[in-house]
Amino acid sequence: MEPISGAYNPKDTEARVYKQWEESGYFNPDKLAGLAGTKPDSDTQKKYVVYMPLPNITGTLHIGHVLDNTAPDILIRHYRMKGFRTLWLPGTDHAGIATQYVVEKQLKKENTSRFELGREKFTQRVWEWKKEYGGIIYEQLKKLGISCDWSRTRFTMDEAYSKDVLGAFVRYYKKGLLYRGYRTVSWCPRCETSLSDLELEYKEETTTLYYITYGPFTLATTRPETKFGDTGLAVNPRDKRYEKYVGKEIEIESLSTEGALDAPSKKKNKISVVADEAVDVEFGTGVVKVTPAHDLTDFEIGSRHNLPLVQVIDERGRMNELAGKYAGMKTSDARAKIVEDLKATGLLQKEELYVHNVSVCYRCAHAIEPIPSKQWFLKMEPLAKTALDAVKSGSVKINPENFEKPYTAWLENIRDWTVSRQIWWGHRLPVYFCKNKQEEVSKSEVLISKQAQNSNNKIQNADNFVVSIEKPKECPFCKNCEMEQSPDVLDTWFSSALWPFAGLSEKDRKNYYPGDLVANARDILNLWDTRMIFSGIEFMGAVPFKNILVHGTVLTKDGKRMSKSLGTGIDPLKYINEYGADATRFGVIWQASGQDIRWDESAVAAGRKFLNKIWNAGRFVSQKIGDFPVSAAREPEARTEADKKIMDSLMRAKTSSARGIESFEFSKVLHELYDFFWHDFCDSYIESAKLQTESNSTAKFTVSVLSFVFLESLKLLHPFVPFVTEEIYQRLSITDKKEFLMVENIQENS
RNA sequence: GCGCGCUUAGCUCAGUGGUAGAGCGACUGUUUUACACACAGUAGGCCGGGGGUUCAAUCCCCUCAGCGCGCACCA
Repeated sequence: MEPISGAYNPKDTEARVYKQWEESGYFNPDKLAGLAGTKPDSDTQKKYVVYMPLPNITGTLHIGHVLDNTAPDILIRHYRMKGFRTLWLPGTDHAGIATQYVVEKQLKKENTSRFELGREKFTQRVWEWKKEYGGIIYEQLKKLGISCDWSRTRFTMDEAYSKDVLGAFVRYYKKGLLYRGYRTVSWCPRCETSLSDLELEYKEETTTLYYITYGPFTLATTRPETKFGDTGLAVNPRDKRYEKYVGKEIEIESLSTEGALDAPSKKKNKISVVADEAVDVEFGTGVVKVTPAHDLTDFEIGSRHNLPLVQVIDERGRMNELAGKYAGMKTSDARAKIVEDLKATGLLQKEELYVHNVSVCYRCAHAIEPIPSKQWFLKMEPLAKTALDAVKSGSVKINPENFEKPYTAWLENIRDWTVSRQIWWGHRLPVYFCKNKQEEVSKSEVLISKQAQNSNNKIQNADNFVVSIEKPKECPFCKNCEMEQSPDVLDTWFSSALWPFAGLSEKDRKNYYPGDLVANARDILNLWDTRMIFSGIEFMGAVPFKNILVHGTVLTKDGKRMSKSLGTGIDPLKYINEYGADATRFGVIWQASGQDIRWDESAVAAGRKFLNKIWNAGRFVSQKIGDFPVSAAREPEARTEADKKIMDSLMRAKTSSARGIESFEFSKVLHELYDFFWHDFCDSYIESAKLQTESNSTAKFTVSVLSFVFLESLKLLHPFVPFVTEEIYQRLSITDKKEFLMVENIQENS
């Protein structure tokens, strides 16, 4: 082995060392059996299992991944050295909408579209894209030095994984938890798909609030173009002003959809007035027009009061035939025209500027258009309850604790989950329709009341479809058609919710489920963690992990959220190339106290300096060892005051480090180890050792203390800066070495 | 509107009921050989404002302000 000399070169070292680790097989827990002095018995050897937060196949390494992965890697490396069989399970997410969007953009450049290609060719195209680019993220993650078991890598659309996804769907259906309903859902007119609540983002916008005459009332609305879909008016039950109208049908004059576009006219019609708590007395005039088809709150009001649902906007965000002469116009154009016509007919009283939040698609940022459509919903109440109990009982701990509040708040006020999406890339629903039996949207389906949703009764009336993993051989309805599979696919989160077990083979589930930890930023706490918990309980009968580690978010130096489009992102690859992965890991953990991080590059530079320090200490130690070869295993005798002091500090560092890592205080531990190594060991003990080795009487003992403390320091530092410590370890000429520092054992202090 | 978090040295942040620490930066020495990506040292802070509890508060309580985030509203 080469001696430790010259300057440390992270680039060459990291690539070479990572390859050695991978080839050793020690990332695989099965190969760790019996290592580190434990018995090769899968029942008695302790395990530590971490599930990687699935990166999207469209993703490239960003700073969030560094945090997501470095923290668990510290734990994995720590427990591995403690003799645990550690499994760090990697995988990627097919990321339905995101991936479809990327490939569609590519097609656009080629002047074609998914519609031209057709479904089969399009999905084939996505698979090709995945083959080419879907693995990039793995290569980037490897550069971080994370010790995942790559032999177990899974993709959410792998055959085995898909089978579990469809199986879950069928099982939920059979249990009566999945139902099909015609309801108003959040819809992205650009992606032409439904979205769940958690896939929405909000953007502040200044719009106009229009005050319109409605019979005896004046009401305020920002969306006059939806007025043709109004099927009621609502007031608050405690609002004395309007008491006398509640429950009545009143006659109003409103804009007519008939006649010529350039000749606005009015017509008379009747509309009923209902009282509902959802109406805010203070807002506008306290009277609301209820448009169940184009507003989520209105849909609920409508359901409570049996108001009909009239759809006037279509899937592409245009007015439909019920809008009469306005049909075909985009909603924004229709709004302008309708406002003009309201003015012309004297129905518009006044306009006010109004600032509010509009929901936009999380993927393409297009404004959301609520529209009614047939979707599949997962009944959340019973599932949410299990997830809630899991945290309340302590079987899953959220770290830090204050994230329990948003977790429970979300679960306690949960709506049923829209799990179907109208895109092509994803798990196609295991639902088969009879081709001959047309379904009609019946009124009873339209008005699924809140009570019905929450009851335990099965809601779906499967009179023209079959839910089954395999395509039925014969249609049970008409007996002679080739059944047609539903064109919808599942929400991506439906499949990633199954990750802790669907990512494991049958055999592995026995050995490695449930696991110990997931680590992620707070933004996917409800999107993902919650759903993994209830899915694990539902399908495996046990919570999937004991701890959720919520780490801070990395912000720009001025405290802004990072954004790709603004170019304010922080590229970890830049740091890995410039300073090395160890320095990058150091820089991130150094700053990651738990609060959000305003990114400071100087911490990475500090990391590089620290690595250099370790390297040079290694040079010194190895020079001294040259004179007196020593054993790695034996604890030396401390003879001088300096010896005793450093041995003492080491013991304290060991205790504190183990305790800190196991309670997720990585930053604190790193600061302590830094302090111990730099100041106690280098500044103080090495200086003493220089003097002590000058005399023949103390030289030999000093070298044994020196090398022992150094070696122990490498072990302590290894989880944080694995490459440099491994490299030095391998070059150190001491006896009783293990094959890798990675599988050295940390002895507990006696 | 409700909730959570933050406000400490020029910058990024730790921290403790007894008048404050780190990294980076600045300044002054030192090329003392493991390391100048270093060593030895120095300067720099009414610990956001106000009030309270206490013998004592940066740390506990109340309140105000600013910033960030989540939820709700978004007719």
